[in-house]
Parts: sequence; C-alpha cells; structure tokens
Amino acid sequence: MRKKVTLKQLAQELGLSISTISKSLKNDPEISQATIDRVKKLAKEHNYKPNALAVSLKSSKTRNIGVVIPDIINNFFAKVLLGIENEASKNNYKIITVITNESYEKEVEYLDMLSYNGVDGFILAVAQETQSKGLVEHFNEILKDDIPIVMFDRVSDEVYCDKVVVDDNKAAGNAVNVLLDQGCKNIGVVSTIHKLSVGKERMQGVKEALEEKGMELSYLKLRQNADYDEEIAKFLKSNQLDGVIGADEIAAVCTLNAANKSGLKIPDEVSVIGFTNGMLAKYSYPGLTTVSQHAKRMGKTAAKILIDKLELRADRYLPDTKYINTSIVKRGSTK
Amino acid sequence: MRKKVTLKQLAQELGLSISTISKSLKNDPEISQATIDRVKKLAKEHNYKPNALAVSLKSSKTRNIGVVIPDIINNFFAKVLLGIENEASKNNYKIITVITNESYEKEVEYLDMLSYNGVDGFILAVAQETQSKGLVEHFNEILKDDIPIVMFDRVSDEVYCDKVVVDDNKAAGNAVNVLLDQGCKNIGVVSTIHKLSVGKERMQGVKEALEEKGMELSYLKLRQNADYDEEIAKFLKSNQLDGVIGADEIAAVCTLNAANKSGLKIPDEVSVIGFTNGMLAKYSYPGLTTVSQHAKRMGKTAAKILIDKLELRADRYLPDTKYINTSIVKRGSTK
DNA sequence: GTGAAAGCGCTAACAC
DNA sequence: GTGTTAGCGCTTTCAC
Repeated sequence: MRKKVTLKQLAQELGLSISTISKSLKNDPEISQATIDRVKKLAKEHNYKPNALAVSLKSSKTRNIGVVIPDIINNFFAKVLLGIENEASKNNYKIITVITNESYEKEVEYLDMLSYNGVDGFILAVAQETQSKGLVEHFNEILKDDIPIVMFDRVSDEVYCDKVVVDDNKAAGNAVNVLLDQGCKNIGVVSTIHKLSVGKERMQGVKEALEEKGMELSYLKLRQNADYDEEIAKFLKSNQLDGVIGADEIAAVCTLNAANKSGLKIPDEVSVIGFTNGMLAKYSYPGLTTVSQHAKRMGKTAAKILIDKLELRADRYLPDTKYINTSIVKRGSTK
Repeated sequence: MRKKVTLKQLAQELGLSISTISKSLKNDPEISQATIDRVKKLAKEHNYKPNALAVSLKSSKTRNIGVVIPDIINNFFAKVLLGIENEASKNNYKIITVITNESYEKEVEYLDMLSYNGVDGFILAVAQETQSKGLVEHFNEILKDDIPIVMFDRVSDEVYCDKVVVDDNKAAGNAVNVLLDQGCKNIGVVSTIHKLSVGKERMQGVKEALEEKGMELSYLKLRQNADYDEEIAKFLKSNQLDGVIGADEIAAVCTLNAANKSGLKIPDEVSVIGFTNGMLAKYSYPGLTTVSQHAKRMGKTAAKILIDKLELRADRYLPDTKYINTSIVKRGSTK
C-alpha cells in the first residue's frame, strides 16, 4: 500500500514545521516565495492531497450533499439526480444518495443518519407515505439543526424551506389547450399517481381548464395492481374520449397501448399527452407528446440553491419557492 | 441551532472524564454498571450521536462506498444502484454516487477525488470511453492504495479485482434458442452498443449459437445520430428477417416500432427479443420479451462482495468473478 | 518568515 | 472503576 502523504511527512523531509507546510500550500503571504516553491514542488512529487476527513472535522463542513429520493427507477428522479450530480461536482461537492422507496420510516432513518456530520445540506423529494400521512416533524428537526433543505417536486407546504417545483396546474392547463386546439371534445385524465400532491395538482389543472370552456372532466384512477390496459380501454369507450392526458408517464403510455389494442387510431381518433418526458415517451409507438418538466434543470436548480446557501451563508435570506417552466414536446400521439 | 452534543459535554454534566463516557457507551466491562446506566440515560436524553467525522478520522474508515456509474438515466444502471443502496444501507454503509457520463476524464477525476479518504471502496462500471480506449492505469492506482474495487457489467480484464457480470454469451445463446424454437429462419442482431464489451459479447453469443446450426448472422450497428426506425426497417426487409435480437433495450424497442410502422406483424411475421428488462420492455406494444439481467441482484451482489472485503479484511482472498444468472421474461413480442 | 501549541471529537493504551 | 494522555491530520492564533 502506498502510504498516504501527510503534512507531517512533508515537514520532516524538508526540515520545516507542519504549520509552515500548511501555510505554504495555501500561498500564505507570511511565507517566503522560496519556501512556498520548495514545498509545492515536493507536495506535487509526492502527489500530496489533504485528508478530507481531517479538514472536515476541523471545519465541520463535509462538502457532501445528501440526496433523498423516493424511487431511482423512475426516470424523472434519475434525471433530477443527474442534474444535481452535475452541479454538485462542478462545485466540488459530493452527493450521498439514499433511496426511501416511498417509505416514511426509511426517510426518517436516513435523514437522521446523514444529519450527524454526514452532509452539509439536503436535497429531497418527499416520500409518498410521508406525503399521504402529512408528516413533517422530521424535516423540521433537521432545519432546527441548521442543516438546510431544498425540496423538489414533492414538497411539504408546512415545511419552511427552499423549494423547486413545476407549476403543474398551469402545465396541465397548457396540455388541455393543445388538445382543445386539435378539436378534442371529450377529454379525460388517466393517472397512477392520484395520491400524490403532483397528481392532484395536475388533475385539478385539467379540471379548471376544462371548466373554463364549460366542459367536464372524466377521471380514471388506476389502482396499483389493476389491469391498466383493460381499464383504460373501458374508460376510453364508455366516455367516448377523443383526448387523454396521462398524469404520469406510465398512465400515458398505457393509454397508447390500450388504444392500439382496441384498434383506436392515434392521433386520429384519440390524442394523448403525457407528463414526464422520459424514455417511455420517446420510444413508444407512436411517440408520446409530453409535458416536459425539465427534470435535469430542476436538479441543477435545487443544487444551485443549496450550494449558494452553504457557501454564501445565505441563511439570512428567506426560503423561496422556485418554479421551473414546463414545455410541451410534440410527437406522434397528437396531431 | 441545537448544539451538537459531544462526549465532552456529557462528561462535564456528569462530572466524569471523557474516556469514561466513551467506554460506558461501549459497555466496557471496566466500567461499573451504575455509571454505564447514568451515562446512557443522559446520552439518550441529549440524543447523543457520535460525530461520524471524528470516528472516521480516528479509524480511517468512512463507511462510505463510492459508486461510479456511467449513465444514471439508463434503467439498468438505476436498478443496479438500487440494489447497491439496499445492501449498503442494510449494513450501515452510505453510498456516494458519481456519474461519469461515459467520460474517461471524469472517471479518473472522481476516482481520484474519492480515494482520498472519501470512501472505503468502490463499486463501478467502466465508462464507454475508458473501455474503447483500453485504459486501466487509474484503476490499478486505486488498488495499489489498498482500496478495493468491485466492477460490474462493464469490466476490464486487465484489472485484477472482484467482478460481477452476466454471462452475456450464454444469455445470447438462450435468446437464439427461443427464436429457433418458434421456427425463425433468419435471425439478426440490432445494436446501439456495438462498441461496448457487453455489446460485443452478446453479438458473439448469437453468432456462435447460429453457427452451431449452420446459420448466418445479420448484424446492424446503429450509429449515434441515425434514424433508427428507418435503418431497422431497411435491415428487416433486405435480410427478410423473421427473428431479431436487440442487444440493448433501445435497439429492441426501436425494432418493435420499426416493424409496427412498416406494417409487419409482431410476433407473427417477426419475433423480437431484447436485453435489459426495463420499463421500455414492459410498456412497449406489444410487450417485449427480454433477457433479464437481474440488475438489482447484480447491485446487491457487488455490494455484498465489497462489504465482505471491507469488514472481514478478506484481502487475502483472491479476486473472483461472479456470474449472475439471466432469465428470459416472455411477453408479446414472441410467440 | 517560521514554529509551537491548541483544538476539532473520538479512541485506546496506560496509569492510578 | 475511573482518569490521563497521546494521537488521527489539519488549521489557526500567537510567539519568536
């Protein structure tokens, strides 16, 4: 094993003191240029790198960001993670990723574990269980410890922290308008995320947009283990829908499949728009028109906000909620 | 800010020394039960948790595992990550995730950064660039520092470390047999990963299985920015294929789409089998029959191997390569 | 311009 | 049974 070089060793080799070495490496003006040069030369030769642990212990800063995600298989969260990771590593932060698998208990456990000198701050999306039970105390505990939190996508209104979200209500309205412009007369929503805040928000957005035109919403909530394709096929038929908004990627793609199966032509007989512009939307047949939430940008933004707070000690600024714009990516499932 | 409780504070409050406190919390038999009880009670009241940084500095163990992944948007890697995370957190390890985005430079940078007291060991899949250029020195440097590495899926033969892989050659052979059993006469491979070791291995496996039957392979390599659907349609037609194996999920799904577009009936006229049993396969139309690589189990296995090495100081054991079984998940794209 | 010393929070060998 | 001390590797104040 190559032994790790420490300041001590450099000091011995050069016959200088540890503190002189430390200062030299920091270009401290107290030290003569000649010494600085000698020290740096040797440090480079030995490929010296400061022991991150010691620096952290001293400074109480880890340069770690805790990222708490409900479900990494979900393309949306994976993209957000990518955005966070990019921004973090650009600023020389590392991310510690934990996955709650939508469980409240795991969320509590992870937050607790990481809050003890594991990370300088958190970026997180609230687990489904936590959200449906309305639990927030564990977040407030963290904030009391002065560890900043940035929530994204799935947020808790009762927690006073920075947030990055999409205006789902508005985005849903935009989707409705696209369908209306194509001449759709009967619009429905299909959802597998009816229990989530975002799911409710999207449904509500569609409803409001339709009501403005004096139209009514048909709403299909897909239960966990149901036969999606069959339920959707029935839903399409019995409501004579010619336009469907999928509240999530899976609901939308299954709508496509259900229509294909029942011989309905897309987009001629039924137009479909989904949320989340992921792989499924891109590679479905026909391609799925979607509301893109710009997940990667969302991650980037969340990381930026957190790092700003961490670096600039911006704790005097009040928590803020940032809205990420959505856009509609048109593909073959609409005219 | 709730101040963090330290041993020092507990010691002061109880009028004992720091070391007595430390020992008490560890149930050291040297300490009287009465004292142990008093100490534990106060510790609980104050919700004392040891400072992880200090413990790490002292022990030179971080209980962090560095996970280096080429592409987190890829469902396969996301699943592996999930498996790693599950196993790690079960053993009270945290994972630090970094994403190389297939770049050699980033891979080097991250390995270097994390190797300085950032993590106790690595689990990684080699970046595409690294693999195509055949670079391995950066891995060997890490091993020289006595930091164990477990490679998965994309591995380097020239690096002497533990590995977890799928027997892609054999899996490809199994896929061929499924097609043959259905009566396919002309079998082709479509791939977007022809440059990767796994891509080559799968193609080779198909080729060998076909040669055994005196059949020839048609092979389509999809370039980065090509019009996949069109190229595939041409490929299907000109070779009169009735069976296709997609070397990766995207290639397979695009084959489905291309067939749909050109009016070819699946599975009646063309049967399709893909690799990677992800979301695309599950929600394509028709559902895609795939070779499942059991990604989550792969992650779990890799984590287990690494943690064993870390905990049991199993460094006297020689590096080993573990094969994960594949299985074929049948869906509508085959008869 | 350089060095000594204290301290971050913890552990462990060694006193008493 | 409990306390003292040294030390992990680094930063920083204060002497010289």
